[in-house]
Amino acid sequence: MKNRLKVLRAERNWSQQDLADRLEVSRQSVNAIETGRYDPSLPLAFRIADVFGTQIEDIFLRE
Amino acid sequence: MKNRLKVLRAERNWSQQDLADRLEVSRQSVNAIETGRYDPSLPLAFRIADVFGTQIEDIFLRE
DNA sequence: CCGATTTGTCAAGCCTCCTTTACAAAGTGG
DNA sequence: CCACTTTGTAAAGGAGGCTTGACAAATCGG
Repeated sequence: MKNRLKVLRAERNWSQQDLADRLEVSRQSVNAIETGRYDPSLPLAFRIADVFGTQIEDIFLRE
Repeated sequence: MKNRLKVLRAERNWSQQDLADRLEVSRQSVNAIETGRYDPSLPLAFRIADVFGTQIEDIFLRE
């Protein structure tokens, strides 16, 4: 499952740590999701969508 | 995390087994999600949205 | 009322998500 | 060039998602 985290983060000039802080997860989790090592849980996917002010479907892509 | 699975299933007159077959998961998984024992993984949430022809946000509700 | 279907739940086991600690490589700014 | 920040990755452990098999309670249709 691909995602647009890196781009969304870059648009805001946030480090992985910045995003992790906003999501209240570890930096390693952000990195793992961003590099595709695993998908977030559904609750975390909702928090990610919230942080970027968009929908889950606009960040995570079926495929 | 609440969800509208039971209603969506009722609208289509599907049993939990019918839905499980369409999602390619066990009936117990459908039941556990429906009764709120746990949330689906993100990939499964996408499949659920696909089966009902809607968005994840229209099925699963924050809180 | 009876048989069949549907739903709820439990247990054991495996795999995924997320954590902390830790280290190295790569990039950034004086 | 040198310190500092950022990113990638690893290992070990706890919590959660999903499986199969099983059983009982509830509901449905004749």
